[in-house]
Amino acid sequence: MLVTISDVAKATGVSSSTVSRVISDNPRISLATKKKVRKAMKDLGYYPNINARNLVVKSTKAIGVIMPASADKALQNPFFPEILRGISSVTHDMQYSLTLSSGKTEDEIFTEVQRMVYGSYVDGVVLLYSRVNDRVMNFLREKDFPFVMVGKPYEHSAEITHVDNDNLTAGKEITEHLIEQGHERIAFIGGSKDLFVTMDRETGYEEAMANLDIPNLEEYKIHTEFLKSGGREAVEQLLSLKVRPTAVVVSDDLISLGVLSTLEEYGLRIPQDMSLVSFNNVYLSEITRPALTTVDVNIYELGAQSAKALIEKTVNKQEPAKRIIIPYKFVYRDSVSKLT
Amino acid sequence: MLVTISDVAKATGVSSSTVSRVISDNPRISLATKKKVRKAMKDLGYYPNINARNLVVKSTKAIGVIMPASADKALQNPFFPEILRGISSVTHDMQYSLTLSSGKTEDEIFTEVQRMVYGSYVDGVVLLYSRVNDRVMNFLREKDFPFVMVGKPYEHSAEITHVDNDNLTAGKEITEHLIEQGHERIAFIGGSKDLFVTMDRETGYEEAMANLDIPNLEEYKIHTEFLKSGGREAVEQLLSLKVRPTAVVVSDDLISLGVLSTLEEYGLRIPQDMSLVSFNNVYLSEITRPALTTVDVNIYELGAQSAKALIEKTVNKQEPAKRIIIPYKFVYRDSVSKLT
DNA sequence: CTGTTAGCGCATTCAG
DNA sequence: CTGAATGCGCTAACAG
Repeated sequence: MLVTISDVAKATGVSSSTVSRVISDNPRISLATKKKVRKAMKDLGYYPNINARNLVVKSTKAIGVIMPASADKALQNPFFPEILRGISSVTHDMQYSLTLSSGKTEDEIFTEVQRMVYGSYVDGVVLLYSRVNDRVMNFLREKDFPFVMVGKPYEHSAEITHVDNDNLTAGKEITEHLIEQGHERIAFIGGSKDLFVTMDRETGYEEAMANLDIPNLEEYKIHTEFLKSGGREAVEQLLSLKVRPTAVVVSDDLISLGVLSTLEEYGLRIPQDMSLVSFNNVYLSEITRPALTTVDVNIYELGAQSAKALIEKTVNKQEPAKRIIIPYKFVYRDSVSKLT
Repeated sequence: MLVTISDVAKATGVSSSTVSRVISDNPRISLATKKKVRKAMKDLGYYPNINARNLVVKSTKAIGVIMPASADKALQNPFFPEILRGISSVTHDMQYSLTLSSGKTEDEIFTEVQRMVYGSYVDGVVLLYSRVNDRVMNFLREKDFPFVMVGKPYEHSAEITHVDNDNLTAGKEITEHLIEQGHERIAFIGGSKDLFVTMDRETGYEEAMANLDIPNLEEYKIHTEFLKSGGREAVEQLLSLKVRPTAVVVSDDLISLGVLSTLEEYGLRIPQDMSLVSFNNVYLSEITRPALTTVDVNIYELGAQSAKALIEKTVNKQEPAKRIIIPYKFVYRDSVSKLT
């Protein structure tokens, strides 16, 4: 049933260590025996047992992907499948396997990561989020376990390999785009305030607004859930203001979706009555009516680069920490009007 | 650095087998020693090494999820993240881990599955597709390796545990809905002809059409790629016909997306000039304008049930094959017009 | 109720 | 260039 190394050893008349060497293509084995052994492996249907191998070499050639709590909701945001595409593309090329986290709450995730690390399920993990004071990250640092983070680390950012966009500048520039179109009362809708993406994009927005000589209104900045329903709440808050904004920068396409449909429900026309710019350029953003002007952060590359960096790190623990910045670009569509 | 079972054995003054027994909560160990050992485990920071364990018990408590070729494209269809949500929810509850396939071509996938199986990476796999004469499936059957399939197996369906919708009836009924609205010239757009979902839905469509006394036109049935771009091609074919259909049933929301935008480009209005019904009820379908009338196949449950069935099967290899049918329901939105 | 022994499948010294 | 011996960390008889 199960063909082991010693089976092929017997079949070939060599020792099992020789077979092992053939597997790792050790140069000290003669071509003749290599051929002989390889033939036997094929004939017998031999495949290395990964667990036995992992046990002795203390490495798994597997990486874990940790989604934000909660994985179930996260997968509803097209951002994650897309980043998974990027990751899985390089894991596949490098012959690594990919284990997905599945915890719903922060606690569950933490436990899961502990198991992954202590149980040596994986050689490293990529963290698909970046929040302030994250237990998981602290744990990983403490244990000196290889990981890379997508996004900007809250602290020790020089010691943590991470791949990110320049979200601050992007936030600034996209807001400036709105300003150039004549908008002044511009609101910001973001996800949770302790998510670093949100903070960066918001800071960029604030910097752009600072150049305007209208006051930087606190009530124009709204934080909500990273979900379509988040967009709804945010809009309702915004519309209840005495003086409404004429434009809004939204930190995630999925939220924009909710913003859009709620605005529509309330009878506002986009972009005539309210302009909208967004982030991510998930394929959603070209489907909505109007299609969204958004910043394309190249999600796929975010994933691919993080996987690549992680694998480098797992093979060479001494690999220095680095920051990898993925360029973004603006995609102008139909959700912004020119104010005259 | 790494705490092993014998470390805690020494620390506690018992043998390693005793420690092993308290890990598995063996009833033959006294409560006193259990407590003592557990304390030591905690103090020392002991965590079981999964590879060592797997090696001896010959089980991994992990399942593999095989996406259709190509995983990279597949992840672009919201169907897959959603089914992953369902799967990961139950794997998590059952304390299983989840390994994702990442092959792009059929060959790559096949190799990957072989590794998973022979290398004992996983205890079982769930196949997220069903096509005629699939190498992967044949391999799995041959090896008698636990697997379940989402969709209907091409053959031996009684011996293969699968979870599916009644796609035939759904296809029939949704077509009948169109007919009830007065449509007669109804086209069908589906994915690849050797994908079983397509075939079932198409057969349903044909059965409904058979009751009409207009000829069952071959040129009204189009097969294309499971992508947005597939929708475009299909529409162009359809519009080139002498006598155009007034309605079309599309076997996947993502294809519908392409259909919709292409139709729009050609200046046709939906649903006035062309009605459209679709399948899956992926969240896309409520975003499009008009929102899609579609059949909700309960993707999440498709995933959850398949994972559940697979895990049952891995713990008990004798578990009989079963067919699990997930109910669908119609979601009526704005993409169908009444013909008078 | 607990300890001793053996072995899972493989990689890696150390000899030769 | 190859073989023998050892051990990775754990579980599972088999004793007692």
